[in-house]
Amino acid sequence: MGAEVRLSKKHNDHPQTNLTKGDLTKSQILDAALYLAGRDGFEGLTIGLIAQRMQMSKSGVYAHFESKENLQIEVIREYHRRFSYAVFEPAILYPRGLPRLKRLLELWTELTISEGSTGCIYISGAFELDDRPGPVREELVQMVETWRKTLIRAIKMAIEERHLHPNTKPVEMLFAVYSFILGIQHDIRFLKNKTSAEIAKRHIKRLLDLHKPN
Amino acid sequence: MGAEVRLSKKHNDHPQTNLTKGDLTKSQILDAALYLAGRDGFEGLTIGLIAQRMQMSKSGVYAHFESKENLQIEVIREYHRRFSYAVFEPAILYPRGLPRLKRLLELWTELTISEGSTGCIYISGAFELDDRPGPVREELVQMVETWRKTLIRAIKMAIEERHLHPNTKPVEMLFAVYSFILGIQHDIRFLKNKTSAEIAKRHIKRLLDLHKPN
DNA sequence: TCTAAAAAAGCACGGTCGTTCTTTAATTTC
DNA sequence: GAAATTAAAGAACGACCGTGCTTTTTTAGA
Repeated sequence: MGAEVRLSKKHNDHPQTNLTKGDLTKSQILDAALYLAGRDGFEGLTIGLIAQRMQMSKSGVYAHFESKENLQIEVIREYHRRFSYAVFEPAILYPRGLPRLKRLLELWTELTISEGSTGCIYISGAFELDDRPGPVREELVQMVETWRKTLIRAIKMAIEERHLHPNTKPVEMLFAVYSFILGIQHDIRFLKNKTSAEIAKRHIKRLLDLHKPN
Repeated sequence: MGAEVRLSKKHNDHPQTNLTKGDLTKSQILDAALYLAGRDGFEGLTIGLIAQRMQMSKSGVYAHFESKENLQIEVIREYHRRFSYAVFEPAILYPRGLPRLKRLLELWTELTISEGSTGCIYISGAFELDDRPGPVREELVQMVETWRKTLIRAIKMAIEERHLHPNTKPVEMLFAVYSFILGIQHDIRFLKNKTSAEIAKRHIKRLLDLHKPN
């Protein structure tokens, strides 16, 4: 009794974030891994390459994960967190209905286009893991499904708010916008054709306009 | 003088096709490689796996190509040939304009959907090789660009034939239909959602209808 | 500052990779 | 059928892969 209730079990240099040295390193590893996964895919993501990029030993890197599969899964989860932070969270501040839906699509588009980034891993991962069953694939499917449900919800809200015509079919609209984003990633990253971004934006705009209520 | 002019340099069991034993084996190797490339991607395409599938030695397989890079390039060319045979050649028999354009899209869609197949390698390859410079990537880009030009030509013909509205922008229409096919491959192969095929077909139909002349 | 715990390094393993070289087997040509 | 050519196998290489185990170094708690 009389023991002070402590949220943190340890003293360290980051008491406010409750972060130990190992946690910091691990997050830096995930950072490096995320970059490599975007560039080389999940298969090209290698413990050795990460170690090289981190300037530490292979075993040092490996020690933070029980297996490579586990590392891949953690990479996916980390990307999901960042995606939420960059797309979902800012958009949710917009009013329900069309404004929020538009903002979601804008931010997603920007993320996919943006230079420094390695594109959307939801997309590159989808085409890489499509025929490779296993926990990694399952994890990615779940993240993508979560994101798709978010979009579906936003579309339905826009219908409820009478910003979109009541006979709008959310699943069909989702397919179209998702396809256009796939098109962006394809044209920009593979064909190196930057003009497609503008074309895609026009298509998305036209799609939404087409479903405006009378 | 007096020497008989010979088209074939050799006698063999396939005089009419002018095929030597090695050529046959090589084509079978490409066959196996094509399957594996569709399943595991170009990176997962391995000499050892091909040898295993062919029931021959690694060096036996390797001897048919100067390098793995070369093998990958030949795989791409072989796919291009098959794609032409399955999509382009049948469609070109249809009358210029909308009928031919529609047939091209139908056949491409079917190829992407079809079960046994491993999906469209133009697409899976695009997302795999997007950030990996080199001859393999260049080869694939060229094949894809060829296919896209074919589609652009078909769209332009449809405009000339007055099957599509004169202010139709071919590049924009190409982006949309290409995106929808990407969407099909994504949903069917990754999400295992077969209903998207019908949705995509409706979207393509609507797109074409939207550009009908007045 | 001393001690216990955590993190990282070092090293080794069995595998598979692409590739080369040499030897054997099969096919084609005469 | 013998000779010449081509195809395939075999063995070996250096490199990198994921992974386990032991030792050293760094960090955290008193």
